[in-house]
Amino acid sequence: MELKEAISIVIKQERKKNGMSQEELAHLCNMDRTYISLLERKKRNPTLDVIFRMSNSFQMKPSTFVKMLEDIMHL
Amino acid sequence: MELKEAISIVIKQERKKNGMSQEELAHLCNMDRTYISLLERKKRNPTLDVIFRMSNSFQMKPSTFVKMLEDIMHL
DNA sequence: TTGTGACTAGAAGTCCGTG
DNA sequence: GCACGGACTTCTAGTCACA
Repeated sequence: MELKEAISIVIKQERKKNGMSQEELAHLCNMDRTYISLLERKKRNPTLDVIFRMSNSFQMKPSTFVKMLEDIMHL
Repeated sequence: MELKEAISIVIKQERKKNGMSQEELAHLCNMDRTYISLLERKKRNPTLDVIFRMSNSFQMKPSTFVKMLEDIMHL
């Protein structure tokens, strides 16, 4: 399982859990709407900075976000 | 405290804890020595992928690495 | 052993739009 | 509400010679 795939899964999952559209999430993260789409379609390898902003929007710690990635990747 | 600063601190700290030079760490990470130097001098915002590779070289989980960043940044 | 400038290639990330 | 694309700018990845 690739990192990009795990990221895609976690973003979609958390975004929907919070009942947000891509656009709403983008706004919260101070990002472009199409960039969220790119991440969910596994087209980008985000910087750590992006992970921190996304985690914040999901009201979780970045390490929790990363832990979810590890679980999905079986690390 | 900026993310780049926290990254710099953790890398230096863990590298020295393991008694490694930048060159030795670079070799373990499959990276160039000067790139490690760039990170330690806060000249790059690394991708998550880079964080995963570095954590692996320190024999720690990426989430542990990120947790250290949070602690330093008081998050 | 590390800092640094210079560099290229390509990726990150934005902004416009369409179906 | 989202996938997808083109065009674009900014920045990272990665390397080298040299101080």
